[in-house]
Amino acid sequence: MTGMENRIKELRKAKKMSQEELANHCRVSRQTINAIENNKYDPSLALAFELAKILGVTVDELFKYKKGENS
Amino acid sequence: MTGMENRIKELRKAKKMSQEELANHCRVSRQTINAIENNKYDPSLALAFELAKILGVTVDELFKYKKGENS
DNA sequence: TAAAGATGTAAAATATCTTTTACATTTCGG
DNA sequence: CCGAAATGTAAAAGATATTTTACATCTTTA
Repeated sequence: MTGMENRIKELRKAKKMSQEELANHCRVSRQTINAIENNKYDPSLALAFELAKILGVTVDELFKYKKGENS
Repeated sequence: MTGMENRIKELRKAKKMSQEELANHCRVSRQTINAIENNKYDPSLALAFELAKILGVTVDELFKYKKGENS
């Protein structure tokens, strides 16, 4: 749907964080986190790096790019 | 300026590619490559992954996130 | 089971990224 | 040096990401 898969929800839960806590950590809205977790759209590159840092993984580990484009 | 440093120009030249060739490879305009190389703005996450793949590195190797925000 | 907390969703406004067109300047091979 | 290729830049339009407000639906847990 966005050409990207991510492990944010999984890693966030492993850290027992709510969407709101994660949002506050990276200074975006809770809706932004929710939208990204549910693949409504991809984060900006800067936000991807913030998320990866907070969740303790690399950007490449956090996101998997699905080539071939979407529908 | 964008909160991000990148090694695109360096790696592109190492592969003896022009901005236009790289642009064609990832199906964006030459101006987009030029703007990103010169830090006018950051690429989308999807484009960051495309660029990394074409240049043979990971996203984390291609971009360095400079925390602390901008000006 | 009632209240609180967490999550999903939506519309409108704003910000950011990308394209297109167009032209100017720099770099490089003949 | 001359021409061609590569690069820098800019403005307007279009696409995508993010915020704000607001409300509905789970899911805890007391």
